[in-house]
Amino acid sequence: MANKPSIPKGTRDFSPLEMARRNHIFDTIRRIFKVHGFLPIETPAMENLSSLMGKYGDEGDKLLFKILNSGDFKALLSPEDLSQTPAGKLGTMISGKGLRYDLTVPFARFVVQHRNELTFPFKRYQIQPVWRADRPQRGRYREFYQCDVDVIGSTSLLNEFELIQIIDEVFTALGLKVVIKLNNRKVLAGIAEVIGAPERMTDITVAIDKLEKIGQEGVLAELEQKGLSQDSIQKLDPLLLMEGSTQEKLEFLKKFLKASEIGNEGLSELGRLLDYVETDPVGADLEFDLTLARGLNYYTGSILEVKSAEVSIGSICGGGRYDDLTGIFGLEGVSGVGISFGADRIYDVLNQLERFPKRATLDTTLLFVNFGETEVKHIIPILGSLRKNGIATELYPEQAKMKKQMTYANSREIPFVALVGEQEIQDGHITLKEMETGKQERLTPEELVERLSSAK
RNA sequence: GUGGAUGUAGCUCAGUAGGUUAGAGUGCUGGAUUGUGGUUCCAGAGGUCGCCGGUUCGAACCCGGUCUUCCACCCCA
Repeated sequence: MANKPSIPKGTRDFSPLEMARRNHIFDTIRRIFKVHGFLPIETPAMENLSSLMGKYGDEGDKLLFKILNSGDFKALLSPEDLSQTPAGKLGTMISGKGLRYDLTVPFARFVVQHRNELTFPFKRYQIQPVWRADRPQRGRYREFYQCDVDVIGSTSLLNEFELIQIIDEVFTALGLKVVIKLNNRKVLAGIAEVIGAPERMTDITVAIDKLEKIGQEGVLAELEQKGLSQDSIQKLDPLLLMEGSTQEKLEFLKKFLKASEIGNEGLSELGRLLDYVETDPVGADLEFDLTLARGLNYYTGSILEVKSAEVSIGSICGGGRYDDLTGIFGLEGVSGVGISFGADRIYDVLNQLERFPKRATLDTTLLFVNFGETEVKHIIPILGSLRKNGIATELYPEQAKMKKQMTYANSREIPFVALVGEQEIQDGHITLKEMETGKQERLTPEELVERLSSAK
């Protein structure tokens, strides 16, 4: 043992306590996905690199984990390749597979590949880890879980509405206060059009996205640096100063985007979506946020993002509509919309607020003390009947000192201990000790099942 | 990918003008208490001071590199 064992940067082990808490999150999310009629799928951890590359922008390509080809990958490279190709490119030449970066792109691949077996609109959920070669920080890991729900094969805004309801239900169930931010890519496209730079939508939205952080002047400076014309920048300026309620902002944009067909379409979608929400208002704060852009470049319509109202950790859920995603895999004209919950960040938020249910850790209900072979043999059938009745029961595997066995029960937070020694065997009873109060009672095996069924 | 911090017992942390056997609390093991845990008392085990190298008679402490974790940027769940 020369070196202590370790795990790769940005990955984590999970203890039983952490697992109980993580499962609380997954179970809550899964339950709500199910009652909305979504169906589960899973896809492989690795995908062909060709399925992944170019789907997340240049930045995303850099963050993909690539899997080295087996065999003599050196033979794939000529001497010129080795000396002239940049190191980043070289990776893709000796690698044909990569770890998935999100669940949406593999889902699009799945839909195209299985299109004949699926019934559309197809509503699926998927809870699996994804990997990104990012530099780790708080709330940012290299391996983390996403919980995705998507509807594909329907353009109805009812789907967006349902996703908003799901978000609200999940965070209500988890006891978190959140802000849901809403925007529409068509509005952003309209803005780029109106200010005379339709080709620069990405640069413009990325800059606007930083409004809160770097301010109005910062945004304008960044756009100037990116080579946007003075004329366009001047036209954009009033938009950055826009204030007021969601309704007021939409009114303002209506005038601003008057000349843009796509912009109007975006506004209309936003308006209709908000109308749906009004029929059954959500508990969370729902606001229109022009500065919401979202990096993934396949979004084309509604985009949304959820942030904790109590802890600053980045977004804990996000998503949007994508009209062209399956087109990349050869299936045109299928629109989808979906969101992704970041389970690890939700965990961090709940942890920081100490808002996990108290008994999320409780597993074993009853421990039998081990007094020796004779007693053990007498106990074994009783263990069976307790477990058949759904009572989580353990027998201490060693004939250790009483104190040691009691300490075990105590540190495991097992609420009941059963004592069966010589006396108990003789009169057919079990001594049950309730750890919290220290009270003891003598029960028959049937009474024990009865007693613990009501206590668990 | 760029810049900046961090790393001492299982855990939380003390410990520098570089100088004998590196400390505390908590946890762990044993005993007081051979069928009764959480409180108390006593005793004990546990550290190549992240790793590698350098300076020095001598390094936990100074210097360089490396890894980890964290912070800012970038981006994002």
